[in-house]
Amino acid sequence: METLLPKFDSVFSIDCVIFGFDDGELKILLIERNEEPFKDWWALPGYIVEQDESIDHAAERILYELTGLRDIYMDQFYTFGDVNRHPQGRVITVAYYAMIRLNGNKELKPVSNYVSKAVWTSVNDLPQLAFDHEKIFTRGFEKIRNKISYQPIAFELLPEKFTLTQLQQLYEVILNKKLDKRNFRKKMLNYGILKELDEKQKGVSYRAAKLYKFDKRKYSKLFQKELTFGK
Amino acid sequence: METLLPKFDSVFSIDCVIFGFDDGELKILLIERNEEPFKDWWALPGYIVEQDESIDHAAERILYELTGLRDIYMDQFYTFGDVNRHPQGRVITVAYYAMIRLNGNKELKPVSNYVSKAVWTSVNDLPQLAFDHEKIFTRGFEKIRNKISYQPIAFELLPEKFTLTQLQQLYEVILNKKLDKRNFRKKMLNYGILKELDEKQKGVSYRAAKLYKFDKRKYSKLFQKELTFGK
DNA sequence: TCAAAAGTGTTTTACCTACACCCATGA
DNA sequence: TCATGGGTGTAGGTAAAACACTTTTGA
Repeated sequence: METLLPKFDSVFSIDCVIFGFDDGELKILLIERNEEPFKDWWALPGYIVEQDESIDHAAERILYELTGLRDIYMDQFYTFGDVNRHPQGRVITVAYYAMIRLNGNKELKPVSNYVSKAVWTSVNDLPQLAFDHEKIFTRGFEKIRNKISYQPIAFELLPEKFTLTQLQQLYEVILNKKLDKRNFRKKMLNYGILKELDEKQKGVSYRAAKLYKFDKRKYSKLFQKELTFGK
Repeated sequence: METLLPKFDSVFSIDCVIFGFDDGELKILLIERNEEPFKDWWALPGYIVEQDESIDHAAERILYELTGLRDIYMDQFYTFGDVNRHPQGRVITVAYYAMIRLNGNKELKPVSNYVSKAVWTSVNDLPQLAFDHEKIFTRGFEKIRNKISYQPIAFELLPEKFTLTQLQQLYEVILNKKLDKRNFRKKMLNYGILKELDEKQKGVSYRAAKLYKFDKRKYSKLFQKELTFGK
């Protein structure tokens, strides 16, 4: 390698579309920006990547700093690079998504003061977003809708113990259509990745439903097979 | 927006994994670099994006300059951002893929002199590549292998008129397994996206096969439906 | 006892898989 | 006439889709 070559310096960012499920609603994480540009606007959690960190690592760090959420595994889904997407110049952004379990602990505590707060917002009720974040959200939503059609990833959004009806509702919210109860149950149970528990739902004023757990071991066994075409 | 904010400047690149099918072999486009770093190495066609062009446009331009191929529609599939992937600093790269029809005109004429030549190389016989291009190629290959399993995109690689056997061979090469002839034909014809022609193969020393054309109209009709889960 | 959701089966249809032989053609 | 690939059908299994009523429970 030559030593005479110029050194390149780069500015690019990460944005995160983090899905959660609560109250029968699909939500995403939004932050209120406390910095120009777009100060006081709502936005997806996102920030500039450091020069010496991998983008996957940056995604985790940034999400933590902006929301207090730690150790969230995210997948990259698209890179947005319109010329004018950022008012300060050419800043492309690599978008990540994740689906997480709210687990009751919904209080979000931003560590950094780039943001004034972080909140869960229903995907049906999003405010206007900074930059091209609406476009990023839309594409992220498409991504999980598509993915859930061939991989049962919905468990990541549910509490550890859940009823089949809750699981079905989640599918219905993501796919935006009604599913048949009997067929849905048959299919899900057939996958063999649900463990039926001895427990039942509590605190409901109607017949309590059985609780289920997601069986990670069987899930990985099932989905390490490649998708196949034909024989 | 503030005017006091610093202006960002950015360096990032595009790399292309361009698939072609010829001689029963799946090939990709490689260039020989004529510039440091990695001068005289083989690499995927790729270059630095200009400050004032969208990344999609950059992909097309770069491919044209490096190979002479024009108007190739490409899809982004992943962004590679390891800290040390580029010797001159932090340069992330957005990777694109495309599948194209060789159509006999295999002569590639690079426009730019960043490259000394461009050639089609069998995916089974790749030389060592510059940067992290092997990783990029591998992921691109996975991408089309995966995609072909649920969308019949293989036509893009074949000549306009093709035999079912050619189509099957292509699937076999991409999926890296043998398929059953009867089942393959049944399935393909069932899709209803092939138009049977009145022509037959010529110049073979055995029974000539019927030629087919890909029916774009029916294809779009078929695949504008979303992938669905359940009812 | 009523309201609300839980839970449950069958039939039809479509598609996948496995599998082997005769046919047409040019050399 | 022979070598080479072209072309074809059937049976069995699995999964998807359509469809409606009874059961349990707490209020």
